[in-house]
Amino acid sequence: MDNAQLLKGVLEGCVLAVISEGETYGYQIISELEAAGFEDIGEGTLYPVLTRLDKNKMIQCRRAKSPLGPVRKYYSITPRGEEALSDLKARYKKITRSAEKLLYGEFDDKTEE
Amino acid sequence: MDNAQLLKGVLEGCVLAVISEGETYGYQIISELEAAGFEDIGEGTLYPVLTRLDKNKMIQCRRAKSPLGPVRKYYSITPRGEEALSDLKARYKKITRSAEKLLYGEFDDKTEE
DNA sequence: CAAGCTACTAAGCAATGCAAAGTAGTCAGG
DNA sequence: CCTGACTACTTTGCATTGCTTAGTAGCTTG
Repeated sequence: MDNAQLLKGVLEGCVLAVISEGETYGYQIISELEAAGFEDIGEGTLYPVLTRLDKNKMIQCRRAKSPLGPVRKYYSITPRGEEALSDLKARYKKITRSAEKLLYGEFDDKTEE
Repeated sequence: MDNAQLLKGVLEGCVLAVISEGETYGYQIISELEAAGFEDIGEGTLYPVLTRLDKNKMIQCRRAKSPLGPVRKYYSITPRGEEALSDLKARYKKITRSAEKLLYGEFDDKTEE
């Protein structure tokens, strides 16, 4: 099962979405992604995403001690990140609509716009 | 706007879906994709997809003269392609559900299964 | 001090969409 | 006949991004 390709781009958006709901850190993001239904999102997958988002000023970082374990890096979303997120939401919606039209047939149930 | 990443994997599935509705050829597939809402699907994007699907025995090919222009390659889906398509549909649905949960919030409107 | 958990880092790979350029057939206009 | 426009497919090479694997390091417990 190769879901890797289907995740491209969306994963980054989902990470951004999780962070937009409140300051959080890597390990917790992974468990939220899995709670939402994503499987096998490893650390080697997530952390590069965080690094990239940080580098692109979509999120910002703050170090803080953890009650158990090494220092955590807490991330929060920036204004720029929120823009990017809402932009991505729109594009994702458009693409999934087109795809669903072709994949599942022409359902117009989704015209909630 | 970089929709390229969001298309990964789905595009291939959509092409397969188009072909599954009846024998067709490259140029026409492009216009069907655009009719469904995909923008700027160029030839350099589509034809490699067709080549790959053919190589993996998802589709089969037949050459036939065109009333206007060079020879066309008409593709039709194989049993194996249909399997792959229905598998992809299921995986795509699962992923988009998870993504939508995170991106747009927890709508349960989509429990039509 | 070793084991095991938490937490982040880093190197390298593979898949796929895309841009750009090319080949070729048909047909209309001059 | 030649040129340009349109149809139709091919090829090369690149960038992005998720994934695998391995590694570093702090903390707690026995």
